[in-house]
Amino acid sequence: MCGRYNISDDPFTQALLDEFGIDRHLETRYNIAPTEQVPVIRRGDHGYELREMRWWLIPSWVKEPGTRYSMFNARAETVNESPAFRAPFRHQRCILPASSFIEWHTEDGKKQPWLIRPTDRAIAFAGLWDHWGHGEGSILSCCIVTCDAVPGFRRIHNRMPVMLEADQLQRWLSPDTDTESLMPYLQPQLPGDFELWPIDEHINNARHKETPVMTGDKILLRAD
DNA sequence: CCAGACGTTGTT
DNA sequence: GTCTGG
DNA sequence: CCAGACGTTGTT
DNA sequence: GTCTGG
Repeated sequence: MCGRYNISDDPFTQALLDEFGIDRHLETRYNIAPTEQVPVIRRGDHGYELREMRWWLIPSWVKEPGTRYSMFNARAETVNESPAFRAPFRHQRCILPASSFIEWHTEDGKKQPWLIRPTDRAIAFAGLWDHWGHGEGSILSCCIVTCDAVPGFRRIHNRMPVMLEADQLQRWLSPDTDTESLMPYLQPQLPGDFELWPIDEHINNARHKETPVMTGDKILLRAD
C-alpha cells in the first residue's frame, strides 16, 4: 500500500522530470497524505505535462466528490474490472514522482513507521487520473496502483506501490498502449536498490510536515 | 425495470 | 464504531 | 495512511 | 458510466 510519501527537490527528481522534457523543479515536501494536491506527470495533447492533482481519485460519474470510498490506492489485481478504475486504467495513466514513501509495520498492536527510498534515483509511482466536473469547480484527481510486496519488503508490509522501471515510463503514459501489455509492469518489482529506515512516530500525524527523523539502522535491499 | 454500489488495508 | 481532515 | 472528532446552547 | 441485486 502507499498512504504517505515524500518529494525532495534533488538531482534524482530532476533527472526524472528531464526524462519527459519537463523544465521545472518540484518543491520539497514531506509526509504527503491522501487528499492533498500532488504533482503528477501525464501525457497531454501537447506532450508530457506536470499537473497538480488531488491524491484521491474522484470518478467522473460520481454526483458529489468526496472520500466515502478509499480511492487513493488502486489494487493492481482488479484495476481492469473495478468500475472506478477501469476506464482510467485504459486511457488515463499517470506517474507520481516521489523520493521516498512510508509504510507502517504492525506488530503486537504497535505501529512502527519506516521510510523507504531508492539509493540512487527517484521513484515513479504508477498512477491513474480522472477528471470530475466542468469549468469552475472541476477537479483533477489521481491514485497510486498497489501490488503484493516483493520478498525484501515483506518484513515491513505485505503490499507496496507499483514503481515503474525507467524503460517502462513512456509506455505507461501513452494513452494508446494496449493494457494487456502493461500487466507485467504491475507485477511486484524493485526498480534498483532500496534503503529501509525506521523513523520517528512523529510522522504518523499527517499535519507534521518536517523531515522524517531516522531512529535506527537501515536495511539495504538489492534489486536482485 | 429501478436502486444502489462503485474502495483499500489490516486484523480476527 | 465510523466518519472527516490532513 | 493515521489522528481526531463524535454535541448543544448561549454568550462574547 | 456500468454492473449487480431485487
